[in-house]
This record gives sequence, structure tokens and C-alpha cells, in this order.
Amino acid sequence: MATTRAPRRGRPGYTRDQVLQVAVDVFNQQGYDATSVADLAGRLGLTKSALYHHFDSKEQLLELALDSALGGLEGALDEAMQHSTVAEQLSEGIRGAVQVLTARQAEVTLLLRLRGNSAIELAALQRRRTFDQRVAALVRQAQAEGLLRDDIDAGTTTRLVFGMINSIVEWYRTGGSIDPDRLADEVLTVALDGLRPR
Amino acid sequence: MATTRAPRRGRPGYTRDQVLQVAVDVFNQQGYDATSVADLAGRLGLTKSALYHHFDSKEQLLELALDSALGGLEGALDEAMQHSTVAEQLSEGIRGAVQVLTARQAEVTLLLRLRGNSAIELAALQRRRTFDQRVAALVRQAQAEGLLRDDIDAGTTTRLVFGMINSIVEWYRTGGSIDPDRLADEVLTVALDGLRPR
DNA sequence: GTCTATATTAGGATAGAC
DNA sequence: GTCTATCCTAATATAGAC
Repeated sequence: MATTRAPRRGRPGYTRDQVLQVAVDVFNQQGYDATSVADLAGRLGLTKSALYHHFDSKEQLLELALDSALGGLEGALDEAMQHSTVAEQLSEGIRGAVQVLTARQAEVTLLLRLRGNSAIELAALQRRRTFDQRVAALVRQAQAEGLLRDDIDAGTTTRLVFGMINSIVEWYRTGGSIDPDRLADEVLTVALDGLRPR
Repeated sequence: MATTRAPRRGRPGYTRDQVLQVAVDVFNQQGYDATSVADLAGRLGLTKSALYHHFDSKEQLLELALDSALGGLEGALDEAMQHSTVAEQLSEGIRGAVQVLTARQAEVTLLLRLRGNSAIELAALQRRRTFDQRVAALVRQAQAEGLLRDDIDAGTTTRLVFGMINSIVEWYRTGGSIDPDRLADEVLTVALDGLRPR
């Protein structure tokens, strides 16, 4: 919740963070390319020129949001890898990913929908690919230790499980009836034990 | 593979289907909104005007692609529901969805990335929502019959499993090392039995 | 920090020749 | 069925007043 600081005086005004947050929401609702700066200004009740006072370009807004999403995911994985056993690294990694997806939902949504349409988008996709490879390596290790079934390719396994996790951004709603911790448990349950009753 | 008919004579020319196929590919690479008609023309080696000879508008291309994707998914579910037991309906439904996703990958990719940014997109999203509800009802029935665990909400279950299935369009490549039938089996295995070795 | 212009470019779409 | 040329609108971004 913590915005950097309260608006000082004079006109209502917006902080950089507030503007960014609104922009990311609009990007997700309409798509980044389909969103004009006029759309953003309209949503904030400002003019385009006023917005350009806060930011250099529309793309800068995208860049900041993507950095937040990637930083969150990388940080969660870093923390998970500090555990000593592969089993813990795996379950904490999945749990951490679900936490980041729900806590920074808007930013991650933007990341997951990138098409690599500019230098900034390409750089973010490359960074995401590196993250995916770290996770796939972890899954391979878990298979080697007999923690996960190895009759399905590690790459396919990773993609299916992260497909499940990533899809959360499409329907999760903050303040809704689903608690992030509980959701993380359910994801782990489905991924590890499946839907068939034992 | 079957294009409606071979180009007749004269200039090289394109059939409507060929133009559509290329357009959908470009839409997926760059995003629909970020793709200009000039981009499409350039990819085909034509001018914009030549393209408008084949189609009325850029949005018409989108509409045709979305109809193909939705028709495929609905048809697969219709077929699955003809089976007599809920267990068969469920497994055939999942199998059918994977088949459609791999066979009409480009069109489904477009569908899954929609933001509801126009009347056509809104109509497609509504049609997709109806499809989702049919699947959720099937999952609920399977839970009631004890075929699926019921300690996780039917809606959440449906979303997680379809999140896994839908993510296939992001990485599956026709002609790659993965056979669609085998992939469908693996999805069913992960969804029903999970990743933990038994 | 916000406003009213306005410069500049790109995009969707059309007209009419070949 | 494709071309060149062009219209019209909307978009990003800037200049300069308050």
C-alpha cells in the first residue's frame, strides 16, 4: 500500500507510483498497445501534457512495471533456493510464485502478455526466459532425486505447472473469497497429487 | 492443410484462407493492436490496397479467426458430452481441448489473449465464458460422483486445469518432438494423478 | 503541475488506373 | 488482383502560458 509519500500541497496531483499503478491497470484492461496516453490521462482526470510531467514516455511506464514483476519472481525463487533440500526448494518456489502473482498481479499480467514488440519487451522476455530455465533445472533435479515422476519430460512438466500457476493472474481478484496462502496450497496439491481422490 | 482452392492464373495472388492464416500468425507475433494493415501487406509482399481486395477490414480477419477457435472448442466439448459416463465426458473433453489447441493453435492463441477491446472481442469473450461454464458444470458433476476430489472448489479446479491446458498454445510447436495425442495423455496424467510418483 | 494549443507521424480505409 | 496516391483520424510528444 505504501505510496512513496503523500502529495504535498496545491492541486490534488498524483505521485509517480499512483500514476504507474493506474497505468498498469489500464494496460491490462485494454492491452498496452491499444491504450493511448489520452486514455491514461482520461482515467486520471488529467490531460496528456500533465501526464508527461510525471513520465518521459508511455514505454517507461511499461518498463517500470515489468521490472517490478520480474524482480518479484526472481526474488521469490532466490529465497526458495536458500532452503537445503530440493523438495523444499520446489514447494517453496511454487508457493512463492503464487504469492508474487497475487501480490503483484497487475505487473505480472503485463509481463505474461508480452509479445517482444520493442527492445524493452525483448529484454523483459529474455529475463523471463532465464527465470524459466532456473525453474526447469530445479524440476530436473527433483526428478533425478525421485521426488517427481520422470515419465514426463522436465520441460513439459515445468511448462504445464507454470501454465497452471500463471493462469491465476487471469482470474484471481484481490479481496475476493480466495486467500493467497490457501490458493498456493491448492496449487501444490493439484500439481503434486492430482485431482483424483486417493 | 486443405486450402479452399489453388490460385487460378495471372498474378501470384492469394486465397482468402492463405491471407487469413498469415494474418493470424502476425497478430500472434506482434499482438493484434500492434499489427498494422501495412505490416500484413508487407509480410505477404502486397500493398495495403491489395489486401483490402480480400477483406473488408482488419477486424474481419480477427472475427473469422476467433470463430474458428471457438467453433473448434465447442465442437470438441459437444463430442465429449455424447459419451455416456461423466468420467468419459471429462477425459474426452480434456483430450479434445488439447487436440483443438494444437490443431488450431494460432486461432486459439488469439482467442486467449483477447481483452474485450471492441464489440467483436466482447462477443467472443462472452462465447468463451459460456464454454467455460459448461466445463465447470461437468467438473462439479464429477466431484459429486466422487470422480474428482471435492476439497478444492469446482471453479478453482476448472480454472487451474484449463490454465494448464491453455498454456500449451504458448510453447507447443507443430512438427516438433511432441505428439498431440501423447501430450493430451500427459496433461490428463498430471491433472488426475499429479507429479508425485505413486 | 496543470492547462491549451500544435507539430508530426502512423494507421485504417478508399478511389481509380492498369 | 494489384498498383499509386490520397483522405481522414488518432496517436505520441512538445511548447509555452498560468
